[in-house]
Amino acid sequence: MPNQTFTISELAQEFGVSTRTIRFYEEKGLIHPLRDGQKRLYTPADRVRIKLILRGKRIGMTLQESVELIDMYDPQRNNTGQLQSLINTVSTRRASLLQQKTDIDDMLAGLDEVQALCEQALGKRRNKVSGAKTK
Amino acid sequence: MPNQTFTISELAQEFGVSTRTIRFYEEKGLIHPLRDGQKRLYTPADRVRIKLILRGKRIGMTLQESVELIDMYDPQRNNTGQLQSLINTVSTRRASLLQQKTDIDDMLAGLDEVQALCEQALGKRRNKVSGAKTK
DNA sequence: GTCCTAATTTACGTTTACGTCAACGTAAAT
DNA sequence: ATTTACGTTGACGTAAACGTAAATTAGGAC
Repeated sequence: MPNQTFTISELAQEFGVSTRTIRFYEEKGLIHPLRDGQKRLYTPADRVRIKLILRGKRIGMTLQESVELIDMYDPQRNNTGQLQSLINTVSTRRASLLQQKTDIDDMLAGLDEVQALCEQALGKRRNKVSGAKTK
Repeated sequence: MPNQTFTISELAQEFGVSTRTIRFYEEKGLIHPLRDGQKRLYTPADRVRIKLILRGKRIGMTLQESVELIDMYDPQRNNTGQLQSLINTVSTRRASLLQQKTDIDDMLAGLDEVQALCEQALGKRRNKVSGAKTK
């Protein structure tokens, strides 16, 4: 396995974000790509970090929160006596995530209702016009 | 039903937001409280809207997105030929929510790992007997 | 009446997360 | 040699979602 690297536009393409976004993450100290001259080179580890950051974004976490969460996996962080603090953080985050799941389930239920109403209304219209496939 | 109403600070208190936040929602046209002179009076319906907006916020929706979703329930919206558009919106939103659930489950699994590491580390400290392995 | 509290409007400030030029370097293709 | 494509660093702009301070007003308690 050759030390694979990625260019900025490869990653931008893959994740559907702008190169500006990726450079911005570097500005904020979220990633630290290598350099080939002045060009940035991203390692698979960088790539994963970006992936995790974007995953956090999708559920409404700030960049800082995402990084905080990602850094929990860093073995170096897990050495000192911050373990209890880390456990508390994990516990809080877990509760928040569970709340989010509940919120999402509630919303999905709501969408079901809306969809039912829509299909009902469409059904009425189709009966007036022509037959169509019924789901 | 005694046309119950709420004051701005009652709702702010209940939802743990500032009164500024609630007025801001009005500025943006998200709610339309009644007035008693110059004081705002919120109906139970207003209260529910705020609740739904905050629920949306918790999972990373913008205020506009929340309102858009909430307004899907409005029967008046469901009359014209925008039904197909609405169905598409619902479908998109549903996919996004399912993605979010996946993201959350992934994160929860990650938290499990971190917690396991923590407990392992704490365990080792409590009984410093068995041959500890340092990497 | 006066003081106090809660509420209001107006308006500028702040943070987050980028977008959008501008001006330039580098390297390959034609 | 020039075009084309990709990359770089500033620097300024922007939208969202409020915070915060100032000045004002209305309603009760005493």
